[in-house]
Amino acid sequence: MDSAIDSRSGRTRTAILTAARAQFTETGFDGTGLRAIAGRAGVNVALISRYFGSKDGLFLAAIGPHLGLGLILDGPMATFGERAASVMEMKVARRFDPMLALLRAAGSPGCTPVLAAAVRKQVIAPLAARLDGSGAHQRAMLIFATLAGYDLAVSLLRLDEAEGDKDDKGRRAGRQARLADSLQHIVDDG
Amino acid sequence: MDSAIDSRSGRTRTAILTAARAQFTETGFDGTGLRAIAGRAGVNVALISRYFGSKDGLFLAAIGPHLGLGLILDGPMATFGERAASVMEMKVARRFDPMLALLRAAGSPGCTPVLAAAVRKQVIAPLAARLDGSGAHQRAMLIFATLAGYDLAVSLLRLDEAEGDKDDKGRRAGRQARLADSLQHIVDDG
DNA sequence: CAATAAAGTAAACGTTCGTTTACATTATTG
DNA sequence: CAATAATGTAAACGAACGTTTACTTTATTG
Repeated sequence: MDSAIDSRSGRTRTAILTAARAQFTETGFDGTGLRAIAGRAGVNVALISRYFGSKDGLFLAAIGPHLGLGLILDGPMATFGERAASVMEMKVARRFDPMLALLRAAGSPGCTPVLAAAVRKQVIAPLAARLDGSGAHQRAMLIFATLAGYDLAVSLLRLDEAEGDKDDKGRRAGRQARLADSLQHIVDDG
Repeated sequence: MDSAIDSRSGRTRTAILTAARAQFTETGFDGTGLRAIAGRAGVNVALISRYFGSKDGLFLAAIGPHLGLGLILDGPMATFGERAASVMEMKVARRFDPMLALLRAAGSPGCTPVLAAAVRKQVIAPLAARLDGSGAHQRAMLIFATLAGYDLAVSLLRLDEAEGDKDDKGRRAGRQARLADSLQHIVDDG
């Protein structure tokens, strides 16, 4: 196949995607220039247009496939809140944070529709399918809202960091427990 | 005073601020050009730089003072959830939505710190002061997160709209009740 | 090995951006 | 009324943007 990662083109394709994920996460869609991505990937700018057609195409290819809930849905829904809150806190210091990338791109008018479609298909639908009781769709949406808002508050705005000092374990554990409880309350309230 | 709204400069200042609020809400910080604001305000572009110094200065002046919870904190905390959820649904079709403007600007690296400071002072602090029990600060943060995430899901991504049809009253009432319950659960769980 | 396709490069394209400058108009004031 | 400040205007600035073009290098294939 021609998309093998060990071919020459495959390697540069992968390098571009990796750099794009990191850069979009750090500086958002509008704040990210193709030259910054190319520099980070050690690649010529023109290759991005060649491989992905446009900046939108690159964004979709880089972020789109990673918006799902991943392993959070694996396991009993009686412990969904704990599991989800744990994942939200684990992803500290990772280079690529899909939720953060979504938050940083959702403000760009061109990105909104494609992001909405991806979230519907990869998050809301599978999550709603696992929820018992009434209003599964709206409860799934509220769960996504809580997770996204939590990432906005903690990772993007850093509202839980006091001035000057770092994030200590006690605070992390506290807010994680609160989040878990809030999520589980939505799951259980069928 | 020189900031009177009926003087000449006061009128153009107000026109610029009004146009900026609408434009920032609709197209975000990066997506908004000063020429679009100037055109909307019926004003020369250079006047924006004169009156507000820079695009950041204009954003702060336009959005900053309106990030607070407003009237939501007026009333007993036993009915906070209902009140907040009601306000979130009421603001449909308004020209200027501060929370939406925040969401659309939070992705821009330059805006993040100033937005964080404003939210801390105008939302988290007064809200935490009204919360009884332990972990007031983190619970206030979680309430803000829930509200912001709800706006992201409903107003920005429009996740609750089925393809092709409009927002009906039943769906609105349903998600509003879910949101109210989720918020009140955080308030009560001291 | 030669021919052909794929992959990479350097430079330029036209546009938009935030901001500044030099100048014209209007209002204020002594 | 004249002088002076305030306000508005038109044009240009340099920089950064996404994208395209013309060309060179590398790999593949008959």
